Amino acid sequence: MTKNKNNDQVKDVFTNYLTHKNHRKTPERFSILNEIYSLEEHFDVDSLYEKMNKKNYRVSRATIYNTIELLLESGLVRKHQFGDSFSQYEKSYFNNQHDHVIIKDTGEVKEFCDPRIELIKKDIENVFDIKIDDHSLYLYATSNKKK
Amino acid sequence: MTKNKNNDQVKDVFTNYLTHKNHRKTPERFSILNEIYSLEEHFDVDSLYEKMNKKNYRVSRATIYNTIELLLESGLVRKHQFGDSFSQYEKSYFNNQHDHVIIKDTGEVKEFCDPRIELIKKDIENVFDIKIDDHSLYLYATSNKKK
DNA sequence: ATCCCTGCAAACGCTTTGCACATGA
DNA sequence: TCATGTGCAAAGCGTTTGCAGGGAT
Repeated sequence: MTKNKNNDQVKDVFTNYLTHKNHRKTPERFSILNEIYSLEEHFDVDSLYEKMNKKNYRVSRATIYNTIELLLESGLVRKHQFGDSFSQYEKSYFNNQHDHVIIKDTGEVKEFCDPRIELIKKDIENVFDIKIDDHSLYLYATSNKKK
Repeated sequence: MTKNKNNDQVKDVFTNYLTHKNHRKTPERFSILNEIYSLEEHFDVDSLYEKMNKKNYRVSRATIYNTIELLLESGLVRKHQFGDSFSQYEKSYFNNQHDHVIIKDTGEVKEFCDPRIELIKKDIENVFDIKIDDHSLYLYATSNKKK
């Protein structure tokens, strides 16, 4: 129930965005949005493509790239570059801003949230007289376990 | 004077690294090191390639990629992904660890250093029982001037 | 009926790789 | 000598683009 209500709300956000931008409300766009919001982990375009084509929806990579662009612009998806050659994404609505630790030996990605980041951003805004819209912070680590 | 002494020291670091790793001390490797340490700004492989081939040294892109790999491993160069599709690099010896602000409307990159980052890293190490080897932090901003 | 969107495949751009030749050790 | 390094061009690979057909409005 909460889940469905959340999904409705996300869909509304996207619908509003498309309306305001005079973009068409195509079934592909909504099925991509749906699929992304059914995922709990980070994903890349290719795995999303595989996943969608194995099940109900048939979409092209081009349309996925295109739609993700719109989702980024509407704030429904965040983009990450964890250090591989490809981009990864994650849903961002109902999902607090957070940063990532990449455990290099296992490939695992952990999330954390530290208020000091926002303090740093505020200070840097003042130092350089700029407006900081966004940031990306990745910590690269090795686990102590394997020692 | 100080400059030459510094360059010698950098050269020594690289020489020692190559010796320990049983890699050959080729003229190409040292001319690439030299060129990189003569630059004050961030650079990408292609601009380095252009710059070197316009002057004294003739090296291939393959050799530049190969050598930068060694320089990364020996800690003489740092790699950055500012959000473009290509990688940028900078010399790192005699150059404090710092982070970057990317001013999106001008493409300018500013550097800063904030001690709170290290505090965050220490805390996260304890939280997850990991060893953090490295981090990357980019702040994306727009300048207040143009308003 | 428009004209934007989609799917397909080709093009792109940075990076890596394969191979023949050159060279440091 | 001979394994490693270099240069060149081709291949890789994620992403973008061009174009013809299809569907939202």
